[in-house]
Amino acid sequence: MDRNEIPRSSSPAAELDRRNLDEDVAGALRQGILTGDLKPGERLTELDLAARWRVSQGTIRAALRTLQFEGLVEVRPRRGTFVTKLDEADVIEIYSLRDTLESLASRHAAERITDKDRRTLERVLRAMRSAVEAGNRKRMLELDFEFHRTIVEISGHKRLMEMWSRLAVQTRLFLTMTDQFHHDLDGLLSIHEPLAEAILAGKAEKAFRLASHHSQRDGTRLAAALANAEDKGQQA
Amino acid sequence: MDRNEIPRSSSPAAELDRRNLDEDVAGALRQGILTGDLKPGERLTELDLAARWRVSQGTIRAALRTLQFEGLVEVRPRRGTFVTKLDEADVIEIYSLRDTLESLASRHAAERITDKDRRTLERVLRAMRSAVEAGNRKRMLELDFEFHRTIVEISGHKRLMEMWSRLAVQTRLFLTMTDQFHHDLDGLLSIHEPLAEAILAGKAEKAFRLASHHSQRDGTRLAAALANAEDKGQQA
DNA sequence: TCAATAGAGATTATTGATAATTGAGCGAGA
DNA sequence: TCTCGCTCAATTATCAATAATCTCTATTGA
Repeated sequence: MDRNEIPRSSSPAAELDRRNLDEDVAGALRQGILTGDLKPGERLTELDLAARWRVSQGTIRAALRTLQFEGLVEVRPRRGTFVTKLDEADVIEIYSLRDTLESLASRHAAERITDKDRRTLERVLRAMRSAVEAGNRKRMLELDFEFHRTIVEISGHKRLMEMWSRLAVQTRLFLTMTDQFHHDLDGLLSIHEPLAEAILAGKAEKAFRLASHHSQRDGTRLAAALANAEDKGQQA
Repeated sequence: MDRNEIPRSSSPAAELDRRNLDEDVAGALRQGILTGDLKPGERLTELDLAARWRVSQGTIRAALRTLQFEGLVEVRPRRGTFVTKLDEADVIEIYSLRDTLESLASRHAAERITDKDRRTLERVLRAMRSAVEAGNRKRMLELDFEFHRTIVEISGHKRLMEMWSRLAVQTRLFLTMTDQFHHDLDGLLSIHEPLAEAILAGKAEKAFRLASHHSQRDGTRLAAALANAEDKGQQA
């Protein structure tokens, strides 16, 4: 009843080491939030969490701080820490930023792509095709993230990578909130393929252009879905 | 000899309150880094800082964590915390991102600017003109930041604001490192004025276009300056 | 002379305890 | 009955102490 709420691996604090304890706790908490164990708006009491993971308050605090910067929790001084609750405006913010960052990443990626990178990108693309063929929506969702993460990685832009990652985590958060998946699998592929092609061919400006407004469509759709979910929540 | 190194206000921990202690310490440290009191590469020892500000190690730790996420210090687990040292590649990263974010901000700002915003932006622009007239480079530097911050604020995009702020702080960091100012004051004005005009007129796409590659030029110039400074550093 | 290594000193990581702050609940007075 | 202010329990903020780990130096052996 105590240990039972612990996500992830076996022992609480004993062998989670070989790197910082607070990072492990942050990882576990992140997992908890993204799987929906910890619900948006839920209060996270430091001493409770400390007891649950058999770790001190200070360690929990450091972990929460990490999640704060990732945008997964909100820390209100002397009030407490709460799991972030995203609304429609947040979703629009996130998608507009992702669009912008992914455009920049696509251009840079096209400019500096290597043969090794080409193989990686092509592998992801092949996986997407087979996911579409299999009609596997959940897998396609993962691959969508992986596709873009790959592009950002190829761009070799550290700060861009960092910012994009934060947005990706937040995207996952509201996908969890709304339980949304992609609808039109074929359409999704027909959007990703030309972009990949441009990057593979090193056509920077074309890649940039294709990546702009790439996710915007999803963003507005998902914002609507979220608004819908909020309405339902109010009714319930 | 102890208190003497304390930047900012009067008493160390006594009346710095009415909000979180670690934020105050973070502010003081940030100031120290941006004024060059704490030099890039310098090691920041937690207990030293704790003694200097008469606060505990934990408070210092929280402050350092904040600065870490701002990119002003690098935390290496179990090694220590060091003031960030930017190289040429970092400068290029920062400027390319600022360009991208500022373009997005400009478009959003043009779309949702209000009369109150217009007055604010015009006020900044007037201040820039008089700074140019007076040939005041330092003031012009500040106003350059303020100009862009204003645009980002007008855009009303919280996440964009957050990311932009981080980059602005990092920009200040290497301006401190290299002691660079703007050279061509008139040229600077002739770049900012059309952008302001487009935003004021609500011409979103034009604003977007003008903001793209706005700072790129500065970026490459400053990267070169930094490379130069590095060479000199090696020679010395 | 050089490489490996043991040990000392310094520094971070983690903890448990204490202080300060908040918000809720209760009761008195209008 | 409603509002204001007070007290108390819960929770965060801060501190001081201990444990774990790293770095540097000096010694040893080849």
